[in-house]
Amino acid sequence: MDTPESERAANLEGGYDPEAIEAKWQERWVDEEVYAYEGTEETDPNTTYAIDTPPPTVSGSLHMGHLYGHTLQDFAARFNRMHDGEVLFPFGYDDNGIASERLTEEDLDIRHQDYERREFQRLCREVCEEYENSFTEKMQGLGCSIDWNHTYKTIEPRVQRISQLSFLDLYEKGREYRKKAPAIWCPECETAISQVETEDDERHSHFNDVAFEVAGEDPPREEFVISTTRPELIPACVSVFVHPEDEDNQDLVGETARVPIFGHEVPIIADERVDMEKGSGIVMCCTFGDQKDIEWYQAHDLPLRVAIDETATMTDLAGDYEGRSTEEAREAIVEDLEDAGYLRDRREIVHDVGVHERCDTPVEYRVSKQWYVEILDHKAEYLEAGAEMDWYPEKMFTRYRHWIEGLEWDWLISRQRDSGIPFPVWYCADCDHPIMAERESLPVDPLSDEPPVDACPECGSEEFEAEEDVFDTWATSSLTPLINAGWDWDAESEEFTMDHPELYPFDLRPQGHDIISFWLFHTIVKCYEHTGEVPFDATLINGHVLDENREKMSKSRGNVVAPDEVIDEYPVDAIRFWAASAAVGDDFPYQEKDLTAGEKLLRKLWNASKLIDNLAPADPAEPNELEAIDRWLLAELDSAVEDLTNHLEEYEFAKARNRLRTFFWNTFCDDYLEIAKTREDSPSTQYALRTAHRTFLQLWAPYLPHVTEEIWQAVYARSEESNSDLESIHTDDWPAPQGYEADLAAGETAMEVISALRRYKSENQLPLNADLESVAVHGEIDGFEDAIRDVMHVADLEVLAEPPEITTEVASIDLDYSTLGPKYGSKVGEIDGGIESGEYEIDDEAGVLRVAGEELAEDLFEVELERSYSGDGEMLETESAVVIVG
RNA sequence: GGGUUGGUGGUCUAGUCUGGUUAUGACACCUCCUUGACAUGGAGGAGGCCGGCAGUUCAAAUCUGCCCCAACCCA
Repeated sequence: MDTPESERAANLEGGYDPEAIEAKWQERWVDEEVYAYEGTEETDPNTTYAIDTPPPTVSGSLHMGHLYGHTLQDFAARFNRMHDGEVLFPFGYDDNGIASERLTEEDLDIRHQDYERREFQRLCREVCEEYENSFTEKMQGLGCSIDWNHTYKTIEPRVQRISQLSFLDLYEKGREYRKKAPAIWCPECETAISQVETEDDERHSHFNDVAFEVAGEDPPREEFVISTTRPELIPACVSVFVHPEDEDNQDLVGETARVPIFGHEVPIIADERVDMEKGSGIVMCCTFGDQKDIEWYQAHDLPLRVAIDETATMTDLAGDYEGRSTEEAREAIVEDLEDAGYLRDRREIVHDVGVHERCDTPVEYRVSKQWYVEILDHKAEYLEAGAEMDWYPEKMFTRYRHWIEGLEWDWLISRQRDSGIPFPVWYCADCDHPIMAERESLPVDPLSDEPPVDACPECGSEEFEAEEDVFDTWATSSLTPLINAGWDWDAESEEFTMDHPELYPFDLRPQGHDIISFWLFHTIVKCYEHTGEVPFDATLINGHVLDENREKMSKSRGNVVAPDEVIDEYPVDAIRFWAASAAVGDDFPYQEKDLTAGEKLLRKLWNASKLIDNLAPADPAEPNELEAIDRWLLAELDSAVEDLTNHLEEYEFAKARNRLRTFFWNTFCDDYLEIAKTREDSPSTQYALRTAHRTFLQLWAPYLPHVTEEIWQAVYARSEESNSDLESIHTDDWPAPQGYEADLAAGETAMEVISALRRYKSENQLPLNADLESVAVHGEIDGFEDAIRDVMHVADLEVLAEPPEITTEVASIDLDYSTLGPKYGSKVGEIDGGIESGEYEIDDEAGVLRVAGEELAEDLFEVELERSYSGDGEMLETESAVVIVG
């Protein structure tokens, strides 16, 4: 009977079969908890690398952004796990908030209004759980080195406790307040929302020119016209504004206007916030049409006329229109204005409307009592905190700075929703004094739990009202560093503690560039206020994956590429190799053909490993002395290791990837392996081969975790035989330079000679293993003669002490412009001209070049000679050698 | 409307901060070749006025200004 693929021991037989092998390792890594974080309080924070990854919103399926973002994080996690020590790569789900409520409503085709609160919450948990399970499965299929024991959901009780602790702490620090003020309101979701939750959307609408009569005994004129896109707000009109420099309309200032149809009278006021360019330059101010109306309401102490309620239904202030939706009222009012002769013009326009990002409903502005976190007074601190972090790429800091500089509102954190984390607050029924829950009893739900006091400390009343609001999503998701570090209140010592203080501040915060302004910002605000520290040493901003035409993927465009489909087609390792191709922070397109480069690399690595396995024993002893060619390879390897380590420490994944690929493919496979084939009996070569191979596997491991693990287990790991715990390559040590010294120049020259001989064979249509009678080389190839002879099948290799008999003539003269320029300035043009026209003289005796009346010293120019060889055989030239093939 | 970032062979990209005359690599294309692993491999080749215009400079993909295009953020 066949052994199931998943249980087959690793070996190098046959071709590489990613489909079976990748699934096998993903399963074992999870089963054997290879990536479990094992640090404790005692662990040195300097050798602990902790990532705080923003938990994905539970809103559906895995997209390319998740794949790309997590792959980048995984590069960092895997490199640091090998290089530094303990790594925490946690995972969370953001299943708390409006997004998950809407998901539930859509999934079950229900409305939250039709359910009792607890019942709806239960449904949310169920729906989210299903989505989370399938998401987890897909994440594990990406092979990320996440510690699956270290996960959280933002709705779980532990996180609820942390959220409520955070609320109480900020309240005690005087950083939170409750205030009745205008706030952005979503009539569909029936909750206040914050500014960052709105976005602009283009909508078709009409501009309506409406006549207002001027009231009073002796008006300067009969009427004036205002333009509005929202006639349904006319009953809410509280004043009319004119710009103070608007000469045409100055006569109106100080007069009173009569609102058409509704008949109430409002003052006409001068204010420089009026946009004179728009319409007639006269505008009405309502409760509330836009943000400017709010500013006017505050600046001029205007009354409130609330004509639209929380469900976008007209109130009794709208008279006959009461009970209609804003849409219906708009049409009806326009008709009635026309009938009454007030409508002067009506034209179609397209304009931007603020809508709620979760449901695309145009938002309203409503006065309501809400909780705020005060942030405007600490802008300088938050800017300073952001500047303390390392930004990768650095330029992304600008976005953060501009965001903070442009802040105009404190952070509204209360939401009138069902499923969320409740505010741990009750209010005195008589005097409205807030009663905070006690820290020990958190999490609490004021709707079902009792307040911690029997009587109001202010007025003695014994009646309390529970706060019904829940926290804004970001009030919780801004706490992820504290959640991951196990932040809590210790009642005995009366201070905040962390289960894992060694993790905080976190080493890395990865995220897309679109959420710098709210998610990252809010996280810094919260953690900074709680701990007085910046929560992250560094932040890594990933770009977006675009479609093959460089356009943003979106459902409406239908150009979304689902990661599942890509993973079905291509090895995860190949996808990872592609993901490493873009500079961090840059958007880049997904093109299927780019994945073939990764596939080819996997095959190359596999095949090279097979060859090495045939050429040398797995663990050869180190010889006393290495031969030149082998020492050369290991010295080059040292330098690659050093470069790679530097790149990875700087999160330069693309640079590291390209450096490693070039060295592995060109230098190692194309050059060294071919030579090694002819030297398999040499203990020196055997040792170098194996050392390089082990090192390559380790260097590739962060990028190609599956194939390197398979080869590692097949060849080097002992866990298979000893039946002990898995000795994964991913928990092995990152290679360090071994200090090999070699004549790198001679090695380079030798490789040039080999290249030249290959080209010679290729051009003469000879097989590469064709024998060459005799070859003479003039150039520094000390110690590499045998290598050249063997790999190129040269019968007789001669190293010439003197250049071969050649006649030379000057082909060109290269000038060293970087020294020539500063020295001769504008004379350079003449010098160039002199050389071009042949009006120059080379004085070999003095070692100078005379041109354009100047004498250029030896180090300023280089004479390129055209060599022609008149002896036997054919001459081949390389950068630093001359080769004669006999 | 304001700001940020980017525009390099057919495609993707390195190089731009720190200016130096031969602009990197991959994919695709063309020609040739069975090196003891890999033909899904190897050796070669063709393909670029570095978005446009002006300026600074002996010298500009690189610095400056303006313009065009795209993405993102903010109005």
